[in-house]
Amino acid sequence: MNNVFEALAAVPRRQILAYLDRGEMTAGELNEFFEFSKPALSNHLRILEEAGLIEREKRGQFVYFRLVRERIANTVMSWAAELCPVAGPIKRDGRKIKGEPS
Amino acid sequence: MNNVFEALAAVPRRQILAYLDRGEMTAGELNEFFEFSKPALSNHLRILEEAGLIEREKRGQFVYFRLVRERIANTVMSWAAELCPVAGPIKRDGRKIKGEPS
DNA sequence: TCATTAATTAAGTAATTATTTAAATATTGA
DNA sequence: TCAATATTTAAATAATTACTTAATTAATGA
Repeated sequence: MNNVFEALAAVPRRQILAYLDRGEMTAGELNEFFEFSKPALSNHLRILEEAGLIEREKRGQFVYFRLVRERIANTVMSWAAELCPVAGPIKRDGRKIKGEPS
Repeated sequence: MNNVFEALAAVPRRQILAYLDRGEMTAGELNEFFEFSKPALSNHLRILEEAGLIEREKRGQFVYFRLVRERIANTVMSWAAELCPVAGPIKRDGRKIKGEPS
């Protein structure tokens, strides 16, 4: 719970989740979206994985990452649901949807 | 959006939100729940306020704080909803509900 | 007016987090 | 086997965040 919110606190990590929302991707593919180094990305991925938000699978030379959607539901969603009036449609805060990637 | 997730990344700040879920409270009342100093609390409150998650109202000598629930709905909930399958009841992750306070 | 209480600001420091380059590990295919 | 590619680990440092005590601002009421 705590490391989930810590993991989500960084913009690049929420961007990673948004990219993985499109489907699984290797570290190398993800890396092309970012300016920072591969080790920096590797560290972000580790933090997301330890939070249970993504999982990795090694296939040959590559490591594929993908979202663990239920984890978001079982932590963030249910946390927010406690404090939010459940009634009424959720209005979006601004135009952007799930994060930064176009 | 970004400062919302940053605000939520710290345990004491989520605890503050959980306390304020019971109703508005002064800084002094909130302070009794925590070990750290008043200035530390004051800083957490500022971060939560700047994220739009709480609001303050000065009444006389006291400053009252309260939740801004829609803010959670419009940021955290809607962010999570993008990545979560909306179908099915949300299962809770563990026993605790909205945070740490008993 | 002045002492008291509530809360914030300021200044300094400790602790944590993010990032880099260089080196290491693992897999592939020639 | 060996060179090339993918990724992670290690070590060092930069940047950020959290916390403390002391000082300040603001409101109350004797």
